[in-house]
Amino acid sequence: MKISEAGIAEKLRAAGLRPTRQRLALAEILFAAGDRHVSAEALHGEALAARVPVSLATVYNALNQFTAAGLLREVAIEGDRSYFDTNTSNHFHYFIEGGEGLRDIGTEDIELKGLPPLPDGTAIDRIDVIVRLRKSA
Amino acid sequence: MKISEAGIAEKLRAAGLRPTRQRLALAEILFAAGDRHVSAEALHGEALAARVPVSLATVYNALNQFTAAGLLREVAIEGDRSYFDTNTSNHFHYFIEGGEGLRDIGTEDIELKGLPPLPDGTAIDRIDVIVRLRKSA
DNA sequence: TTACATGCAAACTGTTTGCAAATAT
DNA sequence: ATATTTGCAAACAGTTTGCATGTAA
Repeated sequence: MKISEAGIAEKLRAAGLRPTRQRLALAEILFAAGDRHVSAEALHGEALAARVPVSLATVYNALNQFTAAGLLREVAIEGDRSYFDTNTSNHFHYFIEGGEGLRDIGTEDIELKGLPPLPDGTAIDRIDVIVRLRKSA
Repeated sequence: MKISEAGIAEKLRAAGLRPTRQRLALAEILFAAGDRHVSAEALHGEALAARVPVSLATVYNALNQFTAAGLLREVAIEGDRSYFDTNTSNHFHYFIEGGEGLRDIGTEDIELKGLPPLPDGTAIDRIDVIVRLRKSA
């Protein structure tokens, strides 16, 4: 982890965010392991478990700032909870009903074609695909 | 509208919902015109405008009951507001950033293929595709 | 030293719920 | 007659914000 810390601070700086203790710790949790999908609450819990006593408000602020900076992507799954995805590249999701979370689907695997013409004066920003799964026996 | 009223009452009854004055009025607004995408707030506003003084809580209850009964489908667009779609068949959506609402994309137009194998013990419930558009130019 | 970040608690938004009065069957 | 539905207001969850304190540059 020591190894990546400098990189993380750099990442934050590049995004115009001061690498404060809290943001470093949160970024560490988020980006150290591979692709992750976290809720604010879950990240807060992990931070506390890692003995980094951030406040929930700060977690929200950090997540929003990271998202605005392009370090995270927000995934709209259900009305109530927000999920943030550390994988900001083009990709889709499996979502298993029942709070088991999200699983990535690489875009190389999937093909989406035959979109009708876009409404006038618009361009595609991005495409969200959520394949909702239910447990089958 | 008189013409469809009987059908609407029947629709509600078939769903196991008593055709009360409020539910009839809301169903009328929802299903009289073609496919619609409404938020609870918007539907409430329309009901009031139509001189049907339902409470917002009743609108929420009705929307949830209609959804549970398969008369509506909920569309997750953003974390904050919920949208309900009167088109319950398989189809996807254009979403224009900036509150301009939703537009349907028929599934006959679009093709999605190459899904990787599903996680064990799961089956596809449904697939949500949201093509997010931004205003260009 | 100065602008930005943090923590807390209070504010806010969208949604749900408890309960008494009203209504459909 | 009886179980369901309504309306209101209060409760609620998740998220945001204001302000005094702390901290990075």
